Amino acid sequence: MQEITGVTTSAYTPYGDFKNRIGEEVVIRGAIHNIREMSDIAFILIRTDRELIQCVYSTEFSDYRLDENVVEQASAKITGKVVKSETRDGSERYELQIHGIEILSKPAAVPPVVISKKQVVCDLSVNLDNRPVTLRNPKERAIFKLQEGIQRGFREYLQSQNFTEVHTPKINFAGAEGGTNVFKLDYFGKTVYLAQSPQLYKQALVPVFERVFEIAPVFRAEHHDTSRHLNEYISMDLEMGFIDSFTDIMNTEAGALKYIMNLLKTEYAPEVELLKADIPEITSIPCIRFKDAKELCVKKLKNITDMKDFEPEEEAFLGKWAKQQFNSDFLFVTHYLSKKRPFYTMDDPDDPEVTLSFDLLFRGIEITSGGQRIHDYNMQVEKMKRLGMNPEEFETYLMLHKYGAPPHGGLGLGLERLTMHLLGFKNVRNATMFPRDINRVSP
RNA sequence: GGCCCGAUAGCUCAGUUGGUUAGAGCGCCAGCCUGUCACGCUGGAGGUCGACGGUUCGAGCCCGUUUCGGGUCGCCA
Repeated sequence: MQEITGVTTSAYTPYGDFKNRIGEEVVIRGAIHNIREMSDIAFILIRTDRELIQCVYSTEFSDYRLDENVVEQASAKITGKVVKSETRDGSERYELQIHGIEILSKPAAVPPVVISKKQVVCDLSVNLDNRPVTLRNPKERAIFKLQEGIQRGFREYLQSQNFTEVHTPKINFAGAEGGTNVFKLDYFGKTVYLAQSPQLYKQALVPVFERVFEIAPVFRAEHHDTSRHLNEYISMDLEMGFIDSFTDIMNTEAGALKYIMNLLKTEYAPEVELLKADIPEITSIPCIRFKDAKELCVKKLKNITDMKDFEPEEEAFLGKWAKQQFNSDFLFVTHYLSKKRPFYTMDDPDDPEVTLSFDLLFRGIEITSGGQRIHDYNMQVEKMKRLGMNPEEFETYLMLHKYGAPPHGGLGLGLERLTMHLLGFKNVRNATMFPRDINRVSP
């Protein structure tokens, strides 16, 4: 009788390991990525989970004969000897002298777009239409490996700071913030909404776990058809209790970003190299009050009309300013006007016109909004009334305040947008595996 | 949703003033090439020029409608 031991055999040999294994017979599994046939040898590039491994076929040392089964995108198991490559430029590389090839599976058709070159060359819409195939391209896949690194860094850092990872419901009776841009759906005859933010729930969990975070999709039914908007995106959210000041939240974010960038530079070095990603160096992040930032913009830029918020042009200017003044890719802008922030935002006791809130600009583009929340029941009810909201509709939400909540605050970070700006893409969809937008729900 | 631009081979694109059989590169197929690394060389297959209608002796090209795609603008992560 067969027994399951919980141990899987790994056939994968990391490339970096090859220099220590010269002369050894190894087995690798992967897809045939590319075949370059010469007169009596052939180079077969095997695509493993994270890299390309050059394998050399020759009638001199290969038992298998190349036939109609050895084609690109076939799955193969290759045995061979690790040898040093003969490279023209003298660079140190290693390859496999193929002894045996076992074809595990063969494709039924040729890929609709060429994925075996350095880059996938096609329109974004064609790329997205063929996502299951185009993602196989090493450069394309590196984007999402790097994105995994961002999530992983966020998670690992917060875990180290005693945050508890939670998952809040995505099907709700009411929109968390009562907004209009929520998706409605039929739920056994009742109308329910897809979560546009975990706000309500992550705050409710502060008196439970003190510090919580969530990495999960959120849904926005906005009719915007732009290169920056998605109707479903991954939000990295955190909420922390017993804060002395909203700067505690900013410090947590700076710590997380430092950790993330360091993780990318070390454990995601192959992807960073492949994508030529410019990973920012973070020592400390400068802060500026909204009012002061606005004054700077008015002084340096023309035609500033909106005094309550920033135009994209102003954000870009502030990004450059932070780089020049502080050599920082990041800039915190604090104390946004009360009327431009959500109802749960804590007003500054020293100046009720502004809030204990912040945005984080990365290279001149906003990537985070956060701040301290109201924890006092009466204060929250009063602010709701002042904003024309009916507190009775928020009964569940207000249970947090009614039965006692510590001073707390948090933030939200869009994963795809951060990936996009880190890699310098012009369209979020480049940094989204399977984007959902106003025109696309497939694949 | 408003405005601007586009749609030609599987992919990326040329196509002159409206005129015979619509081209290139990549991919694919066949052959050649002692080490390629976006290999190279020779040849071949592959097209309802987005769709519908109109003008014309004649439309890939001009006009109208429509579908799809790209850019841009409120709001935002």
